Amino acid sequence: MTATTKTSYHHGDLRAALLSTAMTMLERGEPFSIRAVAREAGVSPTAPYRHFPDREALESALAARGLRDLKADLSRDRALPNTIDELADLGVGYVEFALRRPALFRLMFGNECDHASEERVQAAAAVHELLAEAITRVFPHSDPLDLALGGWGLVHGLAYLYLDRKLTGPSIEDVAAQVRSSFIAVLTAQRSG
Amino acid sequence: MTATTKTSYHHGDLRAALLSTAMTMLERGEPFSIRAVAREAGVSPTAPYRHFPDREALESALAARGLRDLKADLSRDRALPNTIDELADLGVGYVEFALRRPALFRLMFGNECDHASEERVQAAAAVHELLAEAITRVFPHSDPLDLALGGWGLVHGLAYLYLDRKLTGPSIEDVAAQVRSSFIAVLTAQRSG
DNA sequence: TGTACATCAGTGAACGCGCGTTCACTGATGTAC
DNA sequence: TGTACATCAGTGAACGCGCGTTCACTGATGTAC
Repeated sequence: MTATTKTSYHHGDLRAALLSTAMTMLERGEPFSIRAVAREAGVSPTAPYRHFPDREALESALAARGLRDLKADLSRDRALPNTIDELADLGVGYVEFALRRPALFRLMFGNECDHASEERVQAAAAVHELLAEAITRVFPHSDPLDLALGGWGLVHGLAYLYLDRKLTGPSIEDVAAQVRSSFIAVLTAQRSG
Repeated sequence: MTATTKTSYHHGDLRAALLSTAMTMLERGEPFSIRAVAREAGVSPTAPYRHFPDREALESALAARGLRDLKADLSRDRALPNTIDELADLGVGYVEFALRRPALFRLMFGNECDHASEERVQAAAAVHELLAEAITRVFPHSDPLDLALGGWGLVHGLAYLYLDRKLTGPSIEDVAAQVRSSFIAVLTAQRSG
């Protein structure tokens, strides 16, 4: 039984529909709530409870999706970096993701994880690994943990500062350029200082 | 007319009382709202409107206060740094502030500024200046802007990652040590890499 | 192939919550004479 | 020094809002015979 073009009582695949509806709402920057998502999906406020036990479960599923997207984004058309410049690409990609999808980014990172969502935990771990691997390749002789955390902190902090308007740039390209400069400046500070 | 030990109809200095009540509530991690602050201050839900036009005004006053506290914290017992180690102290101080007063830190940074609050804008600028000055002293030959943003981003990002439990440490001392290591690792990456 | 029935994915009314903000008010304060 | 009065900082009821979640329900689906 295929579920195409059903407008009937039974939806077909409401779970998937809720996730993608929620995703585009986040994309639009609208506040996230179960009721709002249900409304937008054209379904009663309680229908989502057939597919998610509570608000946090839906939120975690979205966060996991976002984390997978981020990882895909950072991997796409990009082998693991070998130089600082290539590593900077990765950093810039991280910040660009945050700026392009701010509400999603906040949902992914801006609250204490639901430890219960295995999906989410795994997706987060995959992102960590990617970042750590990349940094270790470029700086093979440093303490990998220290540098990996530092590098992550650096791009994460810049992302938040732009998101919260503590820093601003005239365009997303300018922001990307600024992030690149700062990233490289910090990682090569010893050389010039 | 002094305003000591007044429990009467007129409060004495409700404005100041609201601010400090709100501050200790943030300290306790309670959610911030005008009503909650009024309740805690023992005053009707509408009393605050005599002193603040709306919720955002109270919030901005608190943020300004927090920013001034942060600056004082970072300056206390600490001359401007001359070495990377001393600069790292500053960075650690920034993260410790965030961990010690998480709700306040989020309120200070975690939303788009109320551009209207001059007090807040000034307090934020003062913090920026302090950080930029410190970095410029330690790395006088680098592009000051790039490095200052990078350094700020680094500690800001680490602060958020710990706040949002993406990173964890067994104790605040361990976190401080980790931040220090990462901070130094990143700023001296060239040397070892 | 047709029918009885269990299952299951939806509905819609209702709950209690806390919020920001308005309004007309009232009680205390301080000032002018 | 005493009184009339304006000012001003509070009160408390009320508004409308959206939220998460529960509950008993009903209509559609798919399966056993």
